[in-house]
Amino acid sequence: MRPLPNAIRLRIVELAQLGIRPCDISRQLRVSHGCVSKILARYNETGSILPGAIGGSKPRVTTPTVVKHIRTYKQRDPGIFAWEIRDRLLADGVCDKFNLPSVSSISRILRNKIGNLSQQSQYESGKQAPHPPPQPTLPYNHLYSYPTSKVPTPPGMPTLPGHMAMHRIWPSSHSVTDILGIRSITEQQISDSPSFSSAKLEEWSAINRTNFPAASSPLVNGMDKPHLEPEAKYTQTPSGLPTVNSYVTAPSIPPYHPPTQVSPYMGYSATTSAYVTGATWQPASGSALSPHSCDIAAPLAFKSMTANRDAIHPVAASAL
DNA sequence: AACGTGACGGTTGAC
DNA sequence: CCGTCAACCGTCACG
Repeated sequence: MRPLPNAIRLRIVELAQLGIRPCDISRQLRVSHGCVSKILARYNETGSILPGAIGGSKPRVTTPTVVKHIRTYKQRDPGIFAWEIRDRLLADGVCDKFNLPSVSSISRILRNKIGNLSQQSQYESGKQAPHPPPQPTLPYNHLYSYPTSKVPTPPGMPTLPGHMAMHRIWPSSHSVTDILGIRSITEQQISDSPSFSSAKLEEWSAINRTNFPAASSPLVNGMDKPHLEPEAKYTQTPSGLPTVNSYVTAPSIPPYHPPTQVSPYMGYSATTSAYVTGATWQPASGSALSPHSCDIAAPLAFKSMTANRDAIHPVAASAL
């Protein structure tokens, strides 16, 4: 089971916001009502229409940096308890509460990786400063910090109001694949209102391919580069951070973008919000997107708002 | 009939 | 390269 294409997810939310009953959405889009329910519930809770990250294992919190710090602590105070190390990791900013190893993990590190520390100092020789600057480890578990109710606000990410919740999302790679593989969406039979789904998604796709090698070519909808999809999956830097900065350059940083945020979330958050907010839907080339493009974006970006509900939406017309 | 929810089997990707 | 594991997915069935 692969996640539904984002276009369909978007339409589910969109139709729901237009007052269409979930059962009707289910029938129209040929998606089980359970799925509609789940997507809507998730959207209401998180503001995100995007699927979660599938696959992979939880990134380890006991990174080499953490191990190094633990070793340092142990060397400086051989009698230190694991829980004290844990506190120090937190206090020194080596870890935050989201990637702080458990006491048992620290104990295991002490036992397995560090062992008898009193004789083991070669690791700290030479250039290794006795007091390495507290270099916060990167939020390794960012992939798992997307906004389900299970996971609190990610590190460095303030709790966001509802309409900002999108910024907490780090979607799955396959989501990116879905997004970038918009081709598959446009090939699907969901485009009974092509003025919305295909056009906007193609636009979105094009925008988000901006920095791809062939992006400067008149790439309209990505149809000419279907083979781009494998590479379109986000890649990860050695630090585990996705290299999504290419997305950030989309001419669509939301106006409410937290200005000081520098986190892996932001890279995608721009994209994410672009996906659901009006900003990105603005035709980059000035060409005609469907005139209602912002009607959708607004209620999606500000899900609590019910404005513009009186504006008859072409999708609604096609949906009914 | 509509809808929320948990079980289930499938898919995915890091390790 | 392959298996394991743990995450999510959508569907289904039940209440």
